[in-house]
Amino acid sequence: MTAHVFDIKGLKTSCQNCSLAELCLPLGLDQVDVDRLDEIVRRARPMNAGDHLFRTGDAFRSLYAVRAGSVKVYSLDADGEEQILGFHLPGELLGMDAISGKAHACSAKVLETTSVCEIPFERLQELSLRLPSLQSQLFRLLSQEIIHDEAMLLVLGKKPAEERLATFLLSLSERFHRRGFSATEFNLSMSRHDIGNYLGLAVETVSRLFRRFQDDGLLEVQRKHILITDLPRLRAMVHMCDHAEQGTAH
Amino acid sequence: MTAHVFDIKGLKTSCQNCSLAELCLPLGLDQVDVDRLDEIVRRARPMNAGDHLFRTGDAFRSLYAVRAGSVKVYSLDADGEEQILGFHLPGELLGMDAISGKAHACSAKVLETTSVCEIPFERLQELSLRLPSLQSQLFRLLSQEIIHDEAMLLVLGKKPAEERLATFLLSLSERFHRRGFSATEFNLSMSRHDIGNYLGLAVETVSRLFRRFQDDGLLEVQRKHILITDLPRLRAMVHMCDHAEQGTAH
DNA sequence: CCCCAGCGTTGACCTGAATCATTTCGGCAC
DNA sequence: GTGCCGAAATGATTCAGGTCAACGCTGGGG
Repeated sequence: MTAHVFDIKGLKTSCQNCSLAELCLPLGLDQVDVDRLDEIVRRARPMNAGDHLFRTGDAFRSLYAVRAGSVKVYSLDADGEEQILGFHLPGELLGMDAISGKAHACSAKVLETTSVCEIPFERLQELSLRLPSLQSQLFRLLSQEIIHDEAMLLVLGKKPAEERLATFLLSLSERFHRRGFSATEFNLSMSRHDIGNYLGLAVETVSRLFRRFQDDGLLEVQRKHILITDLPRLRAMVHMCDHAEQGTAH
Repeated sequence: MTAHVFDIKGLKTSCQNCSLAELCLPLGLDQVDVDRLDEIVRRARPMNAGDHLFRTGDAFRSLYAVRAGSVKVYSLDADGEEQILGFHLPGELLGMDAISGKAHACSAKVLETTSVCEIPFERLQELSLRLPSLQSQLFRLLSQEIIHDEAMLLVLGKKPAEERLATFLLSLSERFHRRGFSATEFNLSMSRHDIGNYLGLAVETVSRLFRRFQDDGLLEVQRKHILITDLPRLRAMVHMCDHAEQGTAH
């Protein structure tokens, strides 16, 4: 009986049985390889809203994968101004920007009750020397992070406020959808302030845009709860050729 | 005699003897490993201003390293609007954002007479399975690209025009310096239009800022020629804790 | 149950940078 | 030299979005 329970627990906490495997590191690995990966992954107890996964200056040791919940990653400039670099949903990897240094250059703060897997980078690197498909997947994930950031550069560099918020909402929509949730109804785990910060807009502007979108019949907004009522039109607002927001993204 | 000439040519075109090795892929590799890398690197004849290294949609096969000259990387959004993602100087790698896909999502255009090394990615990946230090260096370079883009997100998201241009000039200054050129005197290989596009500003604003900087005694500008006359003050304008613009950057 | 703090909303106003319209410059062909 | 063309500079005007200042929820603690 007890043994049985242990088995179930064992199953629950392996990459093998993780519903996020297709979005996360294990993508493209075969059974055996996933088992090897499994051996080095550490699964931590859930964290509470406001907890930090790591902070600027902390020694870099591991990458992290979100299992449930959400995480915001931000850096602080000289004046202590915060710039949010991304929001991470389940199945997304974070910490990759620290690989080239000894310490984290950003901080990662949990937005709600969240559990993450910790993947010691040294060991991951060793392992990926022996598992070509793992190495390959790592390269892909790093590259996707670059793609995401580049898409964001376009948004911040050229797009007006309206399109920024639309892009943001669509990104969330797609990502929720890919995780098996509704593409049209979800809760924002971040504050208006965070959204504004991320999109390079003032909080007030974000507020006004939510109202406008609602008035235009695109959304129904109730605080953190979002219902997209006209997805096609929201897409049309962004109409960019949709060079897909794929995996690791924010 | 002829043989001798061939020898010299051979030496000139190896990573081994490339003055950029310390900025480029070979960093951290020992002699033997560099030789292996050397075998897969293809050195192309110089290209002319305006030529494309690759375009959006081209099949992804290789990464490229700039040997001499400069390259601008840009993407086009739905409306055909160009967004410049970076400028690459000698020793910098480009094309890394295409790793996760089959095709390039951006285009790379040469700004002046430029020569590049082409590194077939398939072979690089195979090789890096056998050479831990190469794998490691690749991870580092990808990570640095992410760091660069994140730094740019801060600039575009929060900084006023003045600070954007200052940041840009300082980045160039540092990068030229690291390559053994003057940190205070250099030529811009890109147009005002490109600078504005990259920094999310109108051309006119860039023009006015150059004038203002000159009037303030920070610079002497003469078309493409820049002489920084007060580097400390330029740095002060940016004063961010300088979480260094390291390697691959733009 | 009520109070308070923090988030969110709303409105009035201001400003930095975009846009528009010329003009000037510098390189190049003839 | 002269004329031409694209890049750059400059000035006038406009406007998107920021800032400032109240105000209104709402949810947690006493």
